[in-house]
Amino acid sequence: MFSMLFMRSESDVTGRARIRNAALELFGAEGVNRVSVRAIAARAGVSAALVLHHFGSKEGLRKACDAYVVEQVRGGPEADLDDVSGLAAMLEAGSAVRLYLGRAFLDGTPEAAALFDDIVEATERWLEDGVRAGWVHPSDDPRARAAVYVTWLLAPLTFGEHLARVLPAGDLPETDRTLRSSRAGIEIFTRGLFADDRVLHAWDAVRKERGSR
Amino acid sequence: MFSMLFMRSESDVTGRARIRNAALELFGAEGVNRVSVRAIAARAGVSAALVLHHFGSKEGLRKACDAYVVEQVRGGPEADLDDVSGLAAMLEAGSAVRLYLGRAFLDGTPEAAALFDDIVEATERWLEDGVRAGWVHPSDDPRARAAVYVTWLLAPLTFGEHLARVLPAGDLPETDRTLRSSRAGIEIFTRGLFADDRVLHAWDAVRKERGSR
DNA sequence: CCGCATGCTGAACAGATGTTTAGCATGCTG
DNA sequence: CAGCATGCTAAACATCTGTTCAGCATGCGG
Repeated sequence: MFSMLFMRSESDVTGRARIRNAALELFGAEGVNRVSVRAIAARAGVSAALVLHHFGSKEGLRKACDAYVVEQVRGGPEADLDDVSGLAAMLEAGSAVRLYLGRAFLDGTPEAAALFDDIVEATERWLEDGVRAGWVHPSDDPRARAAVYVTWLLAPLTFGEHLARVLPAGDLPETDRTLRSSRAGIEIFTRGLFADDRVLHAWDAVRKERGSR
Repeated sequence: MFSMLFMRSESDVTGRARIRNAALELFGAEGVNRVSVRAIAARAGVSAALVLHHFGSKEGLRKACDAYVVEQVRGGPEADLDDVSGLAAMLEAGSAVRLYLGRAFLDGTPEAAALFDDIVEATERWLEDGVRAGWVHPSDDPRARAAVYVTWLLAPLTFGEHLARVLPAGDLPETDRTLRSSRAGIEIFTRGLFADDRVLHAWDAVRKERGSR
């Protein structure tokens, strides 16, 4: 009775959003199937039944998280397409959203798949513009390059745990850690990695051998 | 003595290994926690109890899979360090092993983490050699570059599902699909992506702004 | 032949999980 | 005030989970 009033006044957010945020954090950190409805409820400071009361089922909660995250990513500065727009917004989003998105791509939810496709599409156009404007090198396979590029932007997101371990940043905040690896990535994008065509030729040799048998 | 060894290897084909292979496929395809012991047993054509009889627990099974996969990846042509060695072996390994490895890196198992660290270490040395030999560009942050490079090699592995959807390969076998995206990656590594330093400078601007506040 | 290890099974168990149900308190509306 | 919707809960439920247990068949060594 009085405890209810107290809890309510303690939270300046509605119950629904509190639950969704708790789910977002836990899903992103642990993965959807490793998190129980009761754990989410406990983190949100409510009962497990209320979670289901609001979202119908755990699957409903997951879809709500998906929708929220996709909205966060898509709802960014849409006109700002001369930058990576969507992805940039994503990387600017909160850590919880970022982690959740990384998991979502791996869990293969339909919403995440659609988002991935859209990002690839936008990236391909963005790279095309760059090629026309002269600040992006042309490619032998623009579509594949765009797709690979997107997976590479996503990679530090899903392998963040390993990057953090391999690139100790002391007590620097997480953003600085991200900056270090992103800087290394941009360096590769700008200068290239291999100084000659040796590896490219080696690849062609493999392709030829495979094609012949 | 001999008979025991013989029988063991024979039973490896029939029993233990059949279970391990079934677990490997299911773990790789679905993720460890989404797969039940009973599902593994069903796929291997045995009872659930036998799975536990052989591996003690589900965790024991997972560790056996980890050990097997790590052995597969590490056991490649070790002397052949002038190539990407470990990673090359991994990419040559069977599809099930590859998928499992991708999951393992995400599930954060200690074995996978150690393997990741080793791969980064070997890659950094390999890139150093390349720089000395002149066929790799020097870097401002060799360690970060090696780490990012490894995550990029791993990315198509974990995002394979999305790549397949975005890069339809008709009825071509999976290896050809892999070849298409790897070719695009090597192209970036060889020619670079950005034709000028614009993005690199933009990054430095961001860093500066962040550092100032 | 006996004994016994080995590979294997069905049945059962304890715990966790998602979900449902019945109901309480509050606050708004007629 | 009565009535009703809302936000919320505890408890029970059914199912699924990993795991254990008692026992069956087979084959080998004594």
